[in-house]
Amino acid sequence: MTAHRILLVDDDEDILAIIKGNLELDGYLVFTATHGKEAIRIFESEAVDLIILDLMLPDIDGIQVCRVTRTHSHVPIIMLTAKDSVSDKVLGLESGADDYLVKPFDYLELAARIKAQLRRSGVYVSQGDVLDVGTLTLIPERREVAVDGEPVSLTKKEFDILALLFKNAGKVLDRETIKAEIWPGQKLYKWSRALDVHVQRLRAKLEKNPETPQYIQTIPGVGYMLNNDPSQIPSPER
Amino acid sequence: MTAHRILLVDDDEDILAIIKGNLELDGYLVFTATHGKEAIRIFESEAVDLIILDLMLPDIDGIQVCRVTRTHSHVPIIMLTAKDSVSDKVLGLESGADDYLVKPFDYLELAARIKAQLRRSGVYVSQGDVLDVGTLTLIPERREVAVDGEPVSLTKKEFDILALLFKNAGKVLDRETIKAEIWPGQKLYKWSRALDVHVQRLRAKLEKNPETPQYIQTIPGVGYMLNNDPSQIPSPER
DNA sequence: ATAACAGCGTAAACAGGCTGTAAATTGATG
DNA sequence: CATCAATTTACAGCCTGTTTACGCTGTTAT
Repeated sequence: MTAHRILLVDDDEDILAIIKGNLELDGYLVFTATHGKEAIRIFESEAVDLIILDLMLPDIDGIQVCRVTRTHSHVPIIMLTAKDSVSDKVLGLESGADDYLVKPFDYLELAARIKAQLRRSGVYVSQGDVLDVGTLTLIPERREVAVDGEPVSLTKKEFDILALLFKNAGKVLDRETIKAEIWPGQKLYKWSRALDVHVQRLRAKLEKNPETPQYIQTIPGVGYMLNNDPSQIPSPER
Repeated sequence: MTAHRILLVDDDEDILAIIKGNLELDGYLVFTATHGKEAIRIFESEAVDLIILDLMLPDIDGIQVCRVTRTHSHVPIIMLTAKDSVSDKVLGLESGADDYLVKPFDYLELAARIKAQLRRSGVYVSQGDVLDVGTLTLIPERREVAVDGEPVSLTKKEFDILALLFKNAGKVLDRETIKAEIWPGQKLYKWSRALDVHVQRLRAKLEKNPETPQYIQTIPGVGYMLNNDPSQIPSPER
């Protein structure tokens, strides 16, 4: 039962502080941003469960932020609009928002919509699951990983990559797929070796003998696979 | 191991045929439509897993089709747009498409996006599909091959060729088709013997008597075929 | 404010083996 | 026997993944 992660975006620092305080009282983990770019940065670096987004932002339009996030993820988004303008509502919903709220609004109403969206997005049901592969354990909601019961501290990128491999354990994931999932805004160019480096750092932390990987197997010319086969065939290919 | 069902909508019959052929080679079950109404009819009568939708259609706009389907289900939709127009992109994503592709596009790119969408939509969890031909076993998602239960290590090209033959077991594939699938970028000379060499290496690894192939049969003047007929075993012909 | 540090992507060097080509050989066909 | 297609062998290039080091950025500590 760990806290849900909420990204709160509004240009008004006072409102930001008030809502953030209330959300934290309700047990949420809150990230805040006052600018659109800042919001996108946080969205890309933190695994948030829900976004509360003001329509009016200093730099980038809230709708633009909405579109960017929607391109690669289905995180529920609640739009905040300054006035009761129909065009704003329509615009907000069309751009991919799941719900909208007209300012000024009651916090209780926001709290209700948050719960509704979280329940609808299925974050609730994904609670309590622990993934195991051999002596590896991964707890998605806590973003924790343990090998042989010993917790290992991973960076965000490392965890994201490992989690992706975990979710597809036993299946080969090709490089392009992995890169598309881990770097949504195609911040990487095609021939980047960033993925390889991260995998190498992962192996250094997880594998007993990093030179003969037991878990993360490389499939030459294709990609990587997390081996969940008990028979432990060391070289399925090559 | 039931094939995924794809609805392909484009007004250009030639493009339709080409993409359909490629999709079927990849093991998909393809429905095609050239008009919007036709697409909606098929969508309502067939349980499709994914829709590939051209933006420009003779009767109804692709976006309209998109909206209609979206009101009934959450089938992933990949939009095809004629030119790299920003407004088209935005329009496509706003109307509820999950991804878009700008024509002309490489088939490999489309294939990658299809897999990504299917995986994201959760349909791709057909964990248990294992292909068998005689004593040969092929697990696509693990890229593993076993003969008589003994795992055999194949290189990427070898596996790709064998997988293609597997997916079309019992059917003759002519050289040009195989080469088009395995070497998409026209990287090979038309008179290259690379395919023959790879087939030879495959036989060396798979067949008990490589000189009398039991599995990979050559059809002189045409191409190759993976024999799935148990009755036709190495019989001294003539 | 400056320094130290962690996280991350890039660049370059390196090794190994995959892979296509060329050429010789066999086989099929008429 | 002539001819064309397919098989087989050998080999060099280069592609691919690994590894190390470095620079950049943002954050925390001094």
